[in-house]
Amino acid sequence: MQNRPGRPPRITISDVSTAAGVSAATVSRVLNGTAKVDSSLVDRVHDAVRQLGYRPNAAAQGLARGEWGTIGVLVPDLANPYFPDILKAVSTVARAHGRRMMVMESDENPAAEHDLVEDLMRCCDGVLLCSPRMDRAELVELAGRKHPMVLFNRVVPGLSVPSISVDFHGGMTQVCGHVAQLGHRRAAYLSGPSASWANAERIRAFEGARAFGLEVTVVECGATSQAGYDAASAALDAGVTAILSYNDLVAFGALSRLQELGISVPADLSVVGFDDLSLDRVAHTELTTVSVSRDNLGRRGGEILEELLVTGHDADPVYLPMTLHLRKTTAPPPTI
Amino acid sequence: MQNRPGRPPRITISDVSTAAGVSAATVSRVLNGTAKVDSSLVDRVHDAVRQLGYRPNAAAQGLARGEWGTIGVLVPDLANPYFPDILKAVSTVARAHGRRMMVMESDENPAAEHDLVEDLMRCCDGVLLCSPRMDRAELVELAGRKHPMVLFNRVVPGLSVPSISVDFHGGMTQVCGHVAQLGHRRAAYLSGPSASWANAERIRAFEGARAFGLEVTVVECGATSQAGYDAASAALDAGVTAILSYNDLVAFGALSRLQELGISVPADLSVVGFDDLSLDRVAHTELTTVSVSRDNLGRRGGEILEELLVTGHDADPVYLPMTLHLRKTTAPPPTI
DNA sequence: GCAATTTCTGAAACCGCTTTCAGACGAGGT
DNA sequence: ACCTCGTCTGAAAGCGGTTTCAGAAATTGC
Repeated sequence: MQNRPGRPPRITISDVSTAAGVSAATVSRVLNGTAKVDSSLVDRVHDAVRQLGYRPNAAAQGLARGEWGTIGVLVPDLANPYFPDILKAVSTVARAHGRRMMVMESDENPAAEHDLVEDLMRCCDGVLLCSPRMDRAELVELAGRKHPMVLFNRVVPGLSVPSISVDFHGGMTQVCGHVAQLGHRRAAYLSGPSASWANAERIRAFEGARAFGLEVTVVECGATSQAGYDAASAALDAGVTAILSYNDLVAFGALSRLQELGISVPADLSVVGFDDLSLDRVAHTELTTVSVSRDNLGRRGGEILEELLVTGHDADPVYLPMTLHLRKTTAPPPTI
Repeated sequence: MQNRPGRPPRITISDVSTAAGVSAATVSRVLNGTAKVDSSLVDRVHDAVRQLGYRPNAAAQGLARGEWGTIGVLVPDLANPYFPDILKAVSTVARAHGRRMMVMESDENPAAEHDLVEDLMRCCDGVLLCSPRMDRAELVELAGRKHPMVLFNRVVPGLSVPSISVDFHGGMTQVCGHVAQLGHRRAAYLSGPSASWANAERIRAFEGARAFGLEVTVVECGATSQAGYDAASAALDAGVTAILSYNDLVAFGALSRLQELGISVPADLSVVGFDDLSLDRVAHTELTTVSVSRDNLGRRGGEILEELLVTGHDADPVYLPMTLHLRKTTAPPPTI
């Protein structure tokens, strides 16, 4: 913004005001439409702006207005197709309200999150924390900053912060119900990132499943197709007839490994995904999975944050139900 | 930043300075290490900062320093796995130099790009335009703003802007060479977004291929697996023995359709991807494709921008070669 | 022991914009 | 004609930092 050597001189509001023969205040009023200005002056200002190619400096506006016009979003991993879908929706909402979106990624490193959020808070009106992996204490501390903040896919008991989450527990319960009703008694779960609340919620559903005669063994895995591929054999060793997954990527990775092993799905083994990441066209396999509209999710999240910024009021926590999609990778267990 | 009702009062540098019993200038010096300060004062400042929980206001710093500490990146589509990989690398470079990264997405809408870039320029020290779809004139106009800008995967003849691109032409030439040497004479190309320079570069390679006896028919498609799936039949109608694709997603989509049609790959038909998006685990198909390290690409791009910001000098344009990966979806054409 | 430096600190200017405040001006009322 | 009122405009005071500048204090040199 300062004139650096080798860079063209910055055009400021006062350049415009002198060119138009009016005061800077008037230029500001014209550009923001905050007060009625004589139409001849309006024209002169617009002409000067056009001619000089003036663009208001965002930092100066932010400082003067007390708002940056930016919201910040933190995600654990951009490579997970789940998040781009969310980001698109959030960005759309943000732009509709005249704000830009700043994205940061922790790369699944919980230790990195705190600094990133702090940085976001320094330059954003509000922040949206997507599936934060940091521990409860850190989250509480950040919430204590009283900076507008919305929690996305993470519920922290006793912490009163506006939030929107998916009912992962309910989703996985549906999965278990489906599998159990098909007659399965033993299943393996390819577990996601250990610090993930969403993962813990999925796992929590297995307690309820036990009451219905389905025993689920948790197998360490991860969130990628490679992890699913690598963990598939371990899951089989548990002697199960069904494999449940942290997400679709993991499920497809496992399917890939199963095919190599000559295990046919769903005849020999059932496989269930999670999230419905729309990879069926890529994998040409119709995966049984469970999902929620990510577009809706992102939009609602953006709106909650927007409401918080405008009214200062916390919206009620939103908790979205998932839908089960019965497709072609589940069937009754083989009759031995 | 201003104290809004219902929000906690902002803590400013002067709060710190009075608490520590020093001037604001000294606080600034301590925090930025820009000048030697008596160690007792340093301690008092740090104590006050810690106690008050002070964080410098980014907008004020930006205004005073003449730098935002932010770079902006524009991508056409976050859902395309190509870009997250790039963003990760760019972000890493940016943070290593103490800058944050702001991401905007045009959603493959060329008309939206101009405003987005303009917005980025108002709040970023420099911008990285990834595969911009806008036309040449707009790009020239933006370059004329003299705002630090790096072009990524787009070469504009006669426009002197630092840039980094992949040799898509060379990559597709390798693909054609491979296919031609296997004995194919007629192939179809599932074309990407029409406004994409990268797509045009790939197509340009087909002229050279003709000289080697390979005739490539261009079929309108897109950049997604669904598009590939939908366009596959049309490609077959062209009576070809090989299908080349804009990217791997398209190729996998086509493969999915081919399987439905009972066409076996590579026995009946060869299929080649582009980009090596690491979806093999998902698709459990080893796709012949061509690629370049996206991590390296992103990093180099980030470094070029950084150099531009620091020294003001344009780095030489970078042009990275692609590597062919011979896998299992290509073979000689069926001998009729 | 005093002048000449050198070091450190605080006051104040400044970054570019918004917004308050008060003044100028014209219209309307009596 | 004169006064009041409302409307539009410009000067100036912030917003929250950084940086210059000059003065005070501490060194140094002779």
